[in-house]
Amino acid sequence: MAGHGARGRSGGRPTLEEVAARAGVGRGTVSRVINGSPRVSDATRAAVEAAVAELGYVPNTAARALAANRTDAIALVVPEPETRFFAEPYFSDMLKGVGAELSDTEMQLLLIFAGSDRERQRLAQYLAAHRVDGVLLVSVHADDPLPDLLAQLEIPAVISGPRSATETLASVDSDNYGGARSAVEHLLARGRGRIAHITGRLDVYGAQRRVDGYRDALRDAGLPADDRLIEAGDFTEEGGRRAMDELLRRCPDVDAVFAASDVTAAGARQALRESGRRIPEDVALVGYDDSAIARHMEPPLTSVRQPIEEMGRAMIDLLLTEIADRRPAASRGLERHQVVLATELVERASS
Amino acid sequence: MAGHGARGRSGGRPTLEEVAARAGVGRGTVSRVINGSPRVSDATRAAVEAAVAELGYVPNTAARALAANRTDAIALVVPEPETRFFAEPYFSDMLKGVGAELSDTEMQLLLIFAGSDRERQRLAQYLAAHRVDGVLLVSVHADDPLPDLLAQLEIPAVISGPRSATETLASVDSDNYGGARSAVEHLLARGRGRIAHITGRLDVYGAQRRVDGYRDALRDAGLPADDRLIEAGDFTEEGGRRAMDELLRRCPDVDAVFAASDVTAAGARQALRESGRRIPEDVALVGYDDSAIARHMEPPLTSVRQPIEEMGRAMIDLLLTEIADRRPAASRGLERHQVVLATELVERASS
DNA sequence: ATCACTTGTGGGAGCGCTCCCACACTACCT
DNA sequence: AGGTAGTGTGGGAGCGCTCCCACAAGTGAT
Repeated sequence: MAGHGARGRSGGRPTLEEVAARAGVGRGTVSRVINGSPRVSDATRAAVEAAVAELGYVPNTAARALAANRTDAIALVVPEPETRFFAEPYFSDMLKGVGAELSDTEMQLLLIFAGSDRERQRLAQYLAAHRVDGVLLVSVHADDPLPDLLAQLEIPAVISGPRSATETLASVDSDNYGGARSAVEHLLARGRGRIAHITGRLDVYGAQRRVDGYRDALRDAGLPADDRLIEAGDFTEEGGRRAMDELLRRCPDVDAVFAASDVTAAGARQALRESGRRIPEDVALVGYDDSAIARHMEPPLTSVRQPIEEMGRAMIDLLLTEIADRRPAASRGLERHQVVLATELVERASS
Repeated sequence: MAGHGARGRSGGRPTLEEVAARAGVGRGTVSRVINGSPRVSDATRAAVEAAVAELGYVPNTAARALAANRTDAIALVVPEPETRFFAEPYFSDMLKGVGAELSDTEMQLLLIFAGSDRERQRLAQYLAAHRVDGVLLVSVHADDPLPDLLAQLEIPAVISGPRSATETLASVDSDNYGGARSAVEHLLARGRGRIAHITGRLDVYGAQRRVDGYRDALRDAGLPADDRLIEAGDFTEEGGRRAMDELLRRCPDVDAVFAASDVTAAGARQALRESGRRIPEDVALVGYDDSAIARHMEPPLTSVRQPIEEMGRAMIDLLLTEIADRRPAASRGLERHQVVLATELVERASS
């Protein structure tokens, strides 16, 4: 005890043992109180809590992580360069939902960008070191090796958009197919007959589903299939502009455009303006995401709203369950680990 | 030993001990190799490295943190709501510089928002638990208690803008005074005589220094001091607009405006437009930050460039030094821990 | 030959927790 | 009276490292 004060006081963090001594109980009992075990009498609990308060005890995370083999941290991995992250409201909205859902948890959120090869290298190291209990993966492309790495390392993970219809990882997604259908049906109801579609990156499954929804809506309305009305974009503004230019060249008679994202729609809008077309008089425009861009566009953009914050929340729920069960959901049989949330068409002046 | 394989293999991470056995050396030697100690013979080092590669050994961070009492992580703390973080290019540029400088380090970067009281609470807990080796603090207001908390916990920290001329924490800043002077001198050289200033939040020291620079430049040019030409803003677009309205009402004869940020200038621009003034013919406009906004404004905005990425790098350098020295820089005497970087005026069409 | 260093190495102790077994008690049945 | 649970508690063992002391072997001066 004598030497203890001398050493311990610099940076002086009290330990479990010291709290136990103060409260007149054993180390195990303090641990139980800290971790909310029910197997502690009320009197003992109160005594321990008092000691904790008096000493200003804060558990040592490293010791806990070592002994319990968990980190109480999860990572939100963005397989994109940071610039895209900041440019697209999708990510920040997602982060908001995730943060909200996590705020009444002890869990710590880490934001990790893995855009460059170098960053990916670091990430792989990071995951191999098991520095997080679980991973949230957003915006993954079809050929991304990250999900498989995660599976191999047996790290619980939830993906924001499944890579395919047969995704093995737990996933949360919005109803891309239904959302696209509702957009097209809306345009049809407005009397448009030459409806074009600017797609997202087609190596993203959700973008493909939007194409499917677009196609089926037209088919069900009895309109002939015309692939010249479909042009590939990449979710960026520049891509939307380029695609629109191409569409106008190929089919000057288009009277409506369904763009796979609001940012894409913004690009298309520019191209339409430059060609002298008015929105919505000459060409109606519908976007996807219902982000801030849609509200501030001139004219305000009709858009398919995805409940992105809610998706973030759902991802956390799934992930925490997986972590609690201590193994990837996929290996637990055929329970429901593919969550799909409904979309909603928000009508504005552009259509 | 018998039970070891059975248990250890699920999730099977090799330990130092196993690497040592494989390489035919002691535990200490492997540790030395892993940590790059020079006190290892070349032959031994090679043997250990081979064993590490064969076993796919990755150090256990928790064990290391516990034994060495460090975490190899630092936090970038943003005492603002996330929305401002995403809205202002300042932060993302800073993050870029920080990330770049950190990428050849073992250090992990954590991004922590502390906008709400709740988030601040969490942050305090987090810091008390010493879950990071150091902290980068950006955009701190004069009355923020965070710096003092950091000092009290003896956590190395670097602040992006000093809170006052007598800042005790290590800090990195751009030359706000000189930057402001150069902006005003530029406007004077262009023949403007009624130069107004829309300030930033005046509880931010840097904003005050910009006011000082503005004042001194006018005084040195022999112009009379006129405080009606100064209106307080808050770095936001809305604030800039409101301040400009007020200025126009008070001094309809202004022929130039120096705004404390590009975002503020964007707000001022709107107000000027609405009052029928042309930029730069009627009123010249200069911003601060030289962010993307400045380049894309119509007309493109003359702006004072701060080397934000470089500032991020400098902050990391200072912080890593502090951490290596194992105590806050302020307590180490009067060395140079206040870094000030030069600004540069970027001239565009708005002035 | 002896002493003094230097260099490379092995391994004990200990970081602060969690997990779990052991044990004392207290009930409540036979 | 003797079981048989259940409840609350203490503390040993061990998580995988780092730190540091001890020591062997080599090198050169005395």
